[in-house]
Amino acid sequence: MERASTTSRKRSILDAALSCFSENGVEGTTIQDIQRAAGCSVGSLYHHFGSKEGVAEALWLDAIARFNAAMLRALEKAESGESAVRSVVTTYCSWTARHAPLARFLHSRDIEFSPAAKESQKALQSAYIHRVFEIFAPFARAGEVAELPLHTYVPLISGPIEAYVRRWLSGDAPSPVKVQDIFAEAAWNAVKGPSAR
Amino acid sequence: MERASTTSRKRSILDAALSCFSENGVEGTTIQDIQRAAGCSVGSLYHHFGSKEGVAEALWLDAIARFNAAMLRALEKAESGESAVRSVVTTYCSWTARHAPLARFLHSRDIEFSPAAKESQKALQSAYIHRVFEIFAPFARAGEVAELPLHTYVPLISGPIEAYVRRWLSGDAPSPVKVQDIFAEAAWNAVKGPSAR
DNA sequence: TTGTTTCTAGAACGAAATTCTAATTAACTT
DNA sequence: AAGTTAATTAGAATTTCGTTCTAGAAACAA
Repeated sequence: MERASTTSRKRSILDAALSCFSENGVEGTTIQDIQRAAGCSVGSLYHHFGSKEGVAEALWLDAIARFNAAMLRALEKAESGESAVRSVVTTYCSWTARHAPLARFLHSRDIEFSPAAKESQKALQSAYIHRVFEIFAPFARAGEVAELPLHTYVPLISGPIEAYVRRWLSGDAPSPVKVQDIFAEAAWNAVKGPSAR
Repeated sequence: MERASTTSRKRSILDAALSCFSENGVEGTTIQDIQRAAGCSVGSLYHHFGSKEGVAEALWLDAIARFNAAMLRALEKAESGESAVRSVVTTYCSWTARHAPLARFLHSRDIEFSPAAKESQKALQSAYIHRVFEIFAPFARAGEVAELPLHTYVPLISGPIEAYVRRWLSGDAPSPVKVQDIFAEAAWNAVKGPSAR
């Protein structure tokens, strides 16, 4: 297992990296920037993360894990297909608003993942998606949610709010909380099934 | 005005850059790669584009301009709100399929725009959006398209298909032509107005 | 203690972006 | 046509920045 000092050093590097990245983008920040902001040496940074990409990847995986956890916490409370679908949209909005810099980093995705990181990412996402479908399965079986090609659900439900949030993050649209009901409504309309019309 | 030889040299650099970027990503390609592929010198490249970022930005703007032009050509043929909305989705699909490398580059957005490029980009987009709303205005006035907050139309219509295409481009979903009708339907449902229900 | 592993430091290195100066080419005057 | 100017190209020189390397400190186990 990992020393306590190691955990906190890693955390401080990730936090420093996030603040540098938000300031100047990934390309725009140097190892020195991160290292100075975290108050550690170059050697320490490389010892823990291997490369600048490595830092970005770790931050990305960390952010996704946190987002997924928040989403699942919300979804597990849902008692109908409709409330689950609406919850995806509203949780997306509120998480993004509460973690704007992280969300901005996730959206910017100016990262080219190493094969190893791609693996971790796929593993993370497929476990998450699996759990999400588990939650939705009973509502789908009851006909409350429509039967559609597998890969269309996520885009249909989250696509619009994601696109909107991207605009908001780059300063081109007002806060998503003001329009979240419109998007929740649209999401539900897009996937509601025969027994819910 | 620009010399003919200049225009073609720029073009050859942009084409070379696109092929290098698709091959190895933006980070992964060096100035030398581009320069060799384009058959020009370092000096020439810097003379025309100022930096590697500058090349990426120019390519991005060029791609967006081409996409916008294709979309407007399609929209100008539409004779109803419904056909216009559906056309956004299907044109998005077909353009993306026909220009996969460009589309992949546009989606990867591992580019950090310089302030100047951000300006050009905003100018381009706002002229485009302005024209799009001009096309939709008569249908909106007739109540065929619903009245919604200004910034929600584009995400509601294009968000889902964009999200789907992103998955397709990264190899996680089958070709969009197979599902474009589902997304066209959803788009129209999301924005159709009182007189169209 | 003493050996062992993990972690930290920062100088040294090398690759790649960028700058700079000189040469070349095209366009325009007169 | 010769001369003048501006645009373009070339490639060597420089700089910046990511990464590697070696030595030493700190935590831990025996």
